[in-house]
Amino acid sequence: MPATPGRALRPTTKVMPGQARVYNRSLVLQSLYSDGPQSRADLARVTSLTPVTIGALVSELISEGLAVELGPRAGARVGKPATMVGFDPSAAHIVSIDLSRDVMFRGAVLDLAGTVLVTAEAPRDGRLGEGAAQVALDLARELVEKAGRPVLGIGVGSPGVVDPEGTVLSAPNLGWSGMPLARLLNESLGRPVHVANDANAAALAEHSFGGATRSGVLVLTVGLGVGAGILLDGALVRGDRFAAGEIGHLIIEDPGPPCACGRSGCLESMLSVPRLRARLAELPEIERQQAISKAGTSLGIALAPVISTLDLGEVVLNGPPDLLGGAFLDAAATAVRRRVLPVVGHALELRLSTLHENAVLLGSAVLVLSGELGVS
Amino acid sequence: MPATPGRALRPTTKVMPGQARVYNRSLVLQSLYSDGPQSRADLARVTSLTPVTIGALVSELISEGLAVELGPRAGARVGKPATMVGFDPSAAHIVSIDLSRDVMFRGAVLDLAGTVLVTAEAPRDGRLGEGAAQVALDLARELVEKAGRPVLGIGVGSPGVVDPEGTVLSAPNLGWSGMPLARLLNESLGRPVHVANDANAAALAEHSFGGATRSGVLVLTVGLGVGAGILLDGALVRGDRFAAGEIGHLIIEDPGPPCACGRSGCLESMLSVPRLRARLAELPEIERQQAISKAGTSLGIALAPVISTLDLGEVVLNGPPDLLGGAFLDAAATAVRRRVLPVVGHALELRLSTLHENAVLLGSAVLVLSGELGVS
DNA sequence: TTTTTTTAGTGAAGCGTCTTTATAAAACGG
DNA sequence: CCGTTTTATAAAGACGCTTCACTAAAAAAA
Repeated sequence: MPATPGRALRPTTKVMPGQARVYNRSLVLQSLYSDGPQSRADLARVTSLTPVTIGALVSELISEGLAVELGPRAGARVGKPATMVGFDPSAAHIVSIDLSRDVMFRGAVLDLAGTVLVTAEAPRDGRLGEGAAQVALDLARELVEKAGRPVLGIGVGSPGVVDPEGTVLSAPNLGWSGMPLARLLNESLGRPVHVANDANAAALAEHSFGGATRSGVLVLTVGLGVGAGILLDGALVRGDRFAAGEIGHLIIEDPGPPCACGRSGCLESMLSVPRLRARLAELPEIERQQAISKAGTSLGIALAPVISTLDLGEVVLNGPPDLLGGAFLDAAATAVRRRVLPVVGHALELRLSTLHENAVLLGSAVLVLSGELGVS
Repeated sequence: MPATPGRALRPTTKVMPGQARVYNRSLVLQSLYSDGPQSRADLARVTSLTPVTIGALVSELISEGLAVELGPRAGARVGKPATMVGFDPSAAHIVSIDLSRDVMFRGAVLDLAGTVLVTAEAPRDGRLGEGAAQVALDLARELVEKAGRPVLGIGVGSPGVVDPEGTVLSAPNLGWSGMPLARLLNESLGRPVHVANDANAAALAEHSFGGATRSGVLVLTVGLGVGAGILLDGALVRGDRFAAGEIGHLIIEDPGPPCACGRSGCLESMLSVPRLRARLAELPEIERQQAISKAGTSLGIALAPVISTLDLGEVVLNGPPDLLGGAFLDAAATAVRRRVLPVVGHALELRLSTLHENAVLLGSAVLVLSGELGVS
């Protein structure tokens, strides 16, 4: 017998025995959420639960306000007309906070369908540590007060390494090291709080709102820093030290340009928006396209092993389209396709995000939706 | 955050009250399997089920022969003496088949603890397609007959891309394309059959028998080809086209040595055992160490993005120790640590496998153990 | 028009599995 | 020798799903 004391019992199967009801409930809710209004009979077919069970679950959801009856189905069919049931996106609101920008924290109130209803900003004014946390807290409080419905929860996308309990283990930009952000917000605001890394949140947003449908998706966020989020079968990869996706300081050129991290040739030192813009500004017009292509190729070379190893189906870039679109994207795609197995390269979709700067806000909302309702 | 089900509903994981029982049963079995003999009260504590439930589950397991009572606990304590219950590795046998070697298919009979009891080989004699499948089938049949206990199932590690139903979608070496291997063996032998890619099987073996305990593990198998298996939280990454880990033909040098795949600079063209040995043979003694180091560095450069992106905790190399140990391993480790985030590089364990050529056989057995009993 | 078929939805009874509560057994400690 | 602690099982109850039986309403067929 493999004597491996202390190895945890399989945590992968999230479905616990007593949780069967909860699971089935979220199965129904998920179907209403992503497939739109359906009759109870439709739900029974798609979930392969019995009509009786569906009836009970739906009336529970209706009594909570999460679902509503929408009247008879349009278009005539044989048999008793079905009563359509739909998800009600206005049942509650979500407060979302994006801490990934340097000078301004951004926040929003969203409905359950991810529609942004209210936005707000709060200048950080260079504050670090507790001070920065206070800015985030005040912004969250302001938005909770502005929400016109019960607040389902508060989602936060933070730079740095975030553990599953919502403690920011390390975020140098904000002067945070072991900052218990989720606990802080929860104790002050009395609402469920979910915190994740900003790039990971952006990846969730692509899955739920950006049309990323493959089972293996990598989302690369390029801004002040460079970060990634990986979704396998819709679930975020967390990593051994919760640092999955922290590839900004992966070295891809040796030797390369120096980086703030103390080393050189980091992905961030070559691709981050300020660094890339600065480099381009130094060049004459005609050499810029080439420099952009070169950067794209570097990225492609770095991503190829990841795409190949995980057999990813989709790679999404989120950042300024004027930098990442066109030549950059083409060069990256070419570099990847030259390097990976043809069958993988052919099927791979490599594209820009359509969510732009809302990705982190939307992703933070997904944290709440999936944490509180089991929906995404 | 919560590992949420993907956008699509997954009717496969439908949870009925009856499934809860199965889950709890495997929870108990898993604990007995990996943590060793315990009393019913111990099991109740570790699984957080009630003593009553444990009592019922344990007597079910005992009646099936999977568990046995081992008498009172050694060493006196307060209270009624506990009766120890243990997993019985000899309750059944497993037939394992390794198709990864070129000239010989290897097979074995193992007990449930992974102890190899009988081995057998079957020469393929260059047969391809149906012929090769027939060799595998005959080998499996021979081993099923040699098993001294009921055969729990048949596990197969095959080169190429294998889908979850056990169909080998593509294995050029064996002339297979869409070969329904699991169905074939199941129909002929009447036992449950589980098929997986050979490198993926080797990764499972490292997890269950090789002491790989981190939540993120990559196992690189270097032999005639080069392949990988990635385990996240104990579960294999499958990939969008079931091709996860197929990194043999990832291009890491451009230009590089030509490869059988038609391109050049593939990982396999540089690292596969025959190619590496051939290259070394051409060199004078003094240059060999350097060539080995160079190969290790190339591997490290290719793996660094993967390790960084997934925040892996452990990388295991399986292959000839005379090639992969020493300079190769050191060079790979150095190359990786130079490139990834220091916090990731420090914690990373990069080592050789201790399972050697049994990895695929053991991993195929794990397929059966986890598929049939839910233990690993 | 009337009857049959098809689809939608709900109530009642039953079954499996977990939990709670109660009880018995066996060891230690004062 | 009697309370305390720990182990284990038995009996009763709760929960949630399924099956079976039924009503409801509309199209299709006779």
